Amino acid sequence: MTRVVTWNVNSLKARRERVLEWIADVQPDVLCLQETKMTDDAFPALDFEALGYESVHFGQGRWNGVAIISRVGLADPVANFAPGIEPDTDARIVTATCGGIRVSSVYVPNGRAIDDPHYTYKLSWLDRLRAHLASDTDPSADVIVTGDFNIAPADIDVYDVSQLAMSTHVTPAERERLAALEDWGLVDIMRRHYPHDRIYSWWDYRSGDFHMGRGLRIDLVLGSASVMERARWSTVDRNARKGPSPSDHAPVVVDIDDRA
DNA sequence: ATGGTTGTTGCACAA
Repeated sequence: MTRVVTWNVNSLKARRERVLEWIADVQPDVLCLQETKMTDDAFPALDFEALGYESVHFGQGRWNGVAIISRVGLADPVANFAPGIEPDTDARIVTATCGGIRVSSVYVPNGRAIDDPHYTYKLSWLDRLRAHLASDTDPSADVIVTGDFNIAPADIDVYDVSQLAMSTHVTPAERERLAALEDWGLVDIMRRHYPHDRIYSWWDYRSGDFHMGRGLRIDLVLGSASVMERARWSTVDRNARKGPSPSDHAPVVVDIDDRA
C-alpha cells in the first residue's frame, strides 16, 4: 500500500514542527507540499531525511514553493514545467517518480478576481499544466497530479454557491481546464470514492469558517486510470486543521494498493 | 456588517 498525501501548509517555516509531527503520526509514503514560502536553501531536507524521506523542493522565497517528500524513492525530478513549455515565473510545480508513480505537486494560481490579470494567468497556467503532462508522461502510466488547484470542481464542493457566484474557483473556464485534465486521463480520486458527500479541504481563517463548516474542496488528488483502479480509500484529515497555528488547508490522504 | 485572519527578508499585499 502506498499512502499519497497533498497538503498546502501555508509556510513550511511556520508549520515545520506541525508537519514533522503529522508525518510521524500519519506515515505518508509520498507527501506533496504547497506554499512552502521559502528558498531551496531554507528547505529543511535534513528533518525529512531523519524520518527516512528523500525530498525535492522548488521554492522561490516569500511566496509559492512546492515540494515532494518520499520514502518510496524519488527519481527524475523536474522543477517547473517540462522542457519546451514556457517556464513559469513562479515556483508552482515539481514532478518526480516515487514508488513507480509519476507524481506532480502543483500550486495552481489563485486567480484573485475574474477581472484581474492573475485570472488570465491562472487559465494559461492550467493550459500549460496539460501540455506539461503530455510532454512529461503518458496517461497509460501510473500518474498522480495533486495539490492546491484553487478550483472547486463542482457546486457540491462549495459551502455556498450563491456567495461565490461570479468569483474565481467556480467559473466555467476554470472547471473546463480541470475537465481537460480529466480528458487527458486523470480522475478526481476522492470524489470517485465519495460521489455525494460534502467534503472540504480549505477553510478561510476568518469568521470562524472552519468551526461553521464553511469551506471549499480545492485540494485534489488526480490519478490516471491505473492508479484509480488501485485507490482503496481516501480522506481529508480535518484534525490537522484544528489546534494552534494550523494551515488554512487540511491534508488530503489517498491509499493506493501496490501493483500485484 | 461587503466585515473577519494569517503569512511574509511584512508596515502592503496575497490568500
